[in-house]
Amino acid sequence: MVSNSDVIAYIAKKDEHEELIPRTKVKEYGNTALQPVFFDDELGKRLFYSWVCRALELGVKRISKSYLLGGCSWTLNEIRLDIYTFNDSINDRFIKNLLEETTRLLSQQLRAEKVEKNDLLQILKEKSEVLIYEVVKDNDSREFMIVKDDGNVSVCLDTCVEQSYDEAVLEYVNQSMVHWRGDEKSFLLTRLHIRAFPSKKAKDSQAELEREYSLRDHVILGRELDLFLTDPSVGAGLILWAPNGAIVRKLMEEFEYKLHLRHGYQPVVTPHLATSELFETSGHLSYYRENMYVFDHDGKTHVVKPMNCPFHILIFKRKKWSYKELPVRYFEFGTVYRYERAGTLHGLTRVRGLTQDDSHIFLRPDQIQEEIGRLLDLLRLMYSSYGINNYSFKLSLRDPNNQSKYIGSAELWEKAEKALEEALINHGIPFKKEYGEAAFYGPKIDIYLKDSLGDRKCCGTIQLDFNLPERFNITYVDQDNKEKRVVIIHRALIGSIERFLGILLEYYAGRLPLWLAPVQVALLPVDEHSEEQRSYTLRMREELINNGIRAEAMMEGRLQARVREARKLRIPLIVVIGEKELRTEEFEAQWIKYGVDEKGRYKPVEEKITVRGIRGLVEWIKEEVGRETHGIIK
RNA sequence: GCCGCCGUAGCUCAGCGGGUAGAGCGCCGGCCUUGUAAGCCGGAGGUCGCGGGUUCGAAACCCGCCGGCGGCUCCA
Repeated sequence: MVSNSDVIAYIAKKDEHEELIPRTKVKEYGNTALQPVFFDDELGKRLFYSWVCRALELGVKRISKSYLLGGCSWTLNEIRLDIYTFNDSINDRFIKNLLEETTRLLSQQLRAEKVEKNDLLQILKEKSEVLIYEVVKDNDSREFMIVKDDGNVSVCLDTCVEQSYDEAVLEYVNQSMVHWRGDEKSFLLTRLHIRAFPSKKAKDSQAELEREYSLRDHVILGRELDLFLTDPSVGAGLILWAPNGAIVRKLMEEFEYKLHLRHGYQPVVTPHLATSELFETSGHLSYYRENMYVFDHDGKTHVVKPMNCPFHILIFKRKKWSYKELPVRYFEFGTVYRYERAGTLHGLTRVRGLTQDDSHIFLRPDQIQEEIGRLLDLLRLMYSSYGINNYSFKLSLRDPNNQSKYIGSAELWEKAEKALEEALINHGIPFKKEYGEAAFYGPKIDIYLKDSLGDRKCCGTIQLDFNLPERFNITYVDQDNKEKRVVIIHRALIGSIERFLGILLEYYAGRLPLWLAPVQVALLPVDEHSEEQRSYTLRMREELINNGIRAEAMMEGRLQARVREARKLRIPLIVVIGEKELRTEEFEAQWIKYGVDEKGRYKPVEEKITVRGIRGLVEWIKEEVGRETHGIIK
């Protein structure tokens, strides 16, 4: 692919080896095939940002010898420079000087060099860089790359390639405070958020991308499409669903409900409250209390449910089960409430009241592998109906150094962790292992989706649990007539309607597929004053609605203005009804779908479809909806 | 929860070294034979997030609370 993005470095391929080489040393590799690394590539950003971090750190030291470096990191959009300023506050002049100094350093030919860990620690000690000293000390590497300037040193913990830029653009964004090493009890560092580009051109194309992001912001889209709102008198993180949003939710529920019934699940319905006894048995009150809403009534403590599992377990427990009857799969759109700290809330993607597509599967240990396989298949089917294909898997395991966070024996945990890992491997699914990410009752497979800014958000989750079956003492009768312990799989495929819909809106820039659109068809008479056209439009609307299609007649005002309005509301089908259509009963609908241009920017795809009569339109829509949902919704 | 920023009409925002509110869109009314992304004219609409303080006087300054955004942390 041809890119006009800035070149950061080159990759030289020699035999099997790949080596990163600086632009300035290209000549030394005369005959070797060189592959450029662009700023637009993930690797390019990493190399560039990492180098700018070095220059920033050295820039800080040039301005103030008394500030301590606390490290420099980056996201896809910005660099964060952490410094400890003692009691100083950062003023505008410091920032201006820092950016000038750093820009100057970037234009110089700074050298990177290798040092042994012990030598580096010695240098840092001499320079009194006590924070960086700690970081290096705790790092397992034996060698580090450092950049020196004016007797100061900046340590690179990432891939280090020498660079220089005559036209680099640095921009101050804002500042915030962060705790040293993310520890809330620790002291605060000043974090400067800085954006950096190798050239003005790169900066401009970034600005364009950002316009695109704001276009996809699900909070803004929620307002524009009139889907949901919040109100301080209800409380933060509690969503009010307006009719359009309620329709989308209901569609998601209907779709999943039908899909689950087809896949061997049975519906259950459970209350939102329980006495604390239930959640004491489950262990939630010991391990999850800080997230729970707890209140007293009639001298008894009650809780608003933060999870559905204990309820499903009680339903399962109502009778004795034969080994032949397992697995039993209970399914519920369970609305749960969790106290999430105020600063973490955001739109639909992080809320306090959420509805999970929750299921608990009760099975024999020998059925685990197969069931996880079925779940992974179901997950793929479901996501593809939503048009989502880019998701990744994470295996969340317990923190081996902090066992007190979890219930159950180490033996059970090992068994559970191994079972999940094997299921993923057997299914050929790539995944990442992470320690300390498990639920308190068991390890899990988490499914991550990217939001419009590229941040990963956990949606689906498949959790294996040997612990709650013990706490609730649930068993089945095996072939040998002995009672055996069941295993529970907790799972939510889209996770929660709220978060998933938030991500869906960003993914589609608000242009949901036909089957999910709150209004599917806009009917527009050409002449708002023509009685004939008006009454035909209304009749058409009625007939569509009677066929389960969500149609709206837009009658008032100029046609062009109404077309614009229908487009703004992201209505997928726009049908204009004029004299010609009344005469021929042949309709043309403008079908507008989500699409992207070559740069990944939202660009609707338009198609004209022609149908005979109202019947023809009804059939066309039903067919398309059936196609999108794999025949689940017709 | 912690740190920083922010909160003016339904929406987007202007006004803010103190003298008690403005625009565009939307909404309502009227006019125009109106074929695929904004016709024209008029009108209504605001305890300036809430509570307290300073002041002769606060949307503006100070304090507290609520809510939002960006980080930290946490998570579906």
